[in-house]
Amino acid sequence: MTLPNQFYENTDVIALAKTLLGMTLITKIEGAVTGGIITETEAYNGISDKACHAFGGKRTPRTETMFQKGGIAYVYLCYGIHELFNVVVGDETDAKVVLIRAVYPCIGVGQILKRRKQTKMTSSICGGPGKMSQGLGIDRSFNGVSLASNRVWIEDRGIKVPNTEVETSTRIGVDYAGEDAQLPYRFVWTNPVKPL
DNA sequence: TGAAGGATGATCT
DNA sequence: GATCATCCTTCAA
Repeated sequence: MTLPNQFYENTDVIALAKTLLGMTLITKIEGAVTGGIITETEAYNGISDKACHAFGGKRTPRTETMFQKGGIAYVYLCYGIHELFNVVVGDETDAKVVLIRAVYPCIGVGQILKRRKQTKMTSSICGGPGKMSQGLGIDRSFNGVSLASNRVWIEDRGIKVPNTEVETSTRIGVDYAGEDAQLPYRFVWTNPVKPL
């Protein structure tokens, strides 16, 4: 089932990031449906988190998307090249988001491979934020799009992720965030990768 | 109006 | 493992 809006209104972004592991992220672009099981997430804990773009309550044209009610997508460009896909959660004051870092392709795999210009399934086909977005066809036009729309949404397909298979670690590439860079806000599903 | 830097990935050694 | 590609956002004049 598609996750209800209510799901994203939870203000515990840490628990939410962990819960999203095993869920299925799906996009539909020009009729082509692609999706994958979420295997890696990071929590960005809003205005009190130095690693978050909205740290300190900073509102800019870019971060404005985060200052909305949970249940929409926040997509932005990193290093001028890569589109990173986030899920806005909580309410319109806290700017909390969950970064989806990796998925395991399971819907429209052929289309995903085509977008990634690959011919065979590998463990790294969507094994990073930029690659994941490219594989699912996500770009900045998805910024601010509701996850209750028919362009992008997340489904709970009943996949269970045991706690013993979840690895917690520090976030990637946020050294500039000082102490907050040490926070255990990254969640990885360590389930062995099975080639399709 | 300009300059610096970044939540990465591909490629080469 | 090291390097570079590449461009938007942000902040300072």
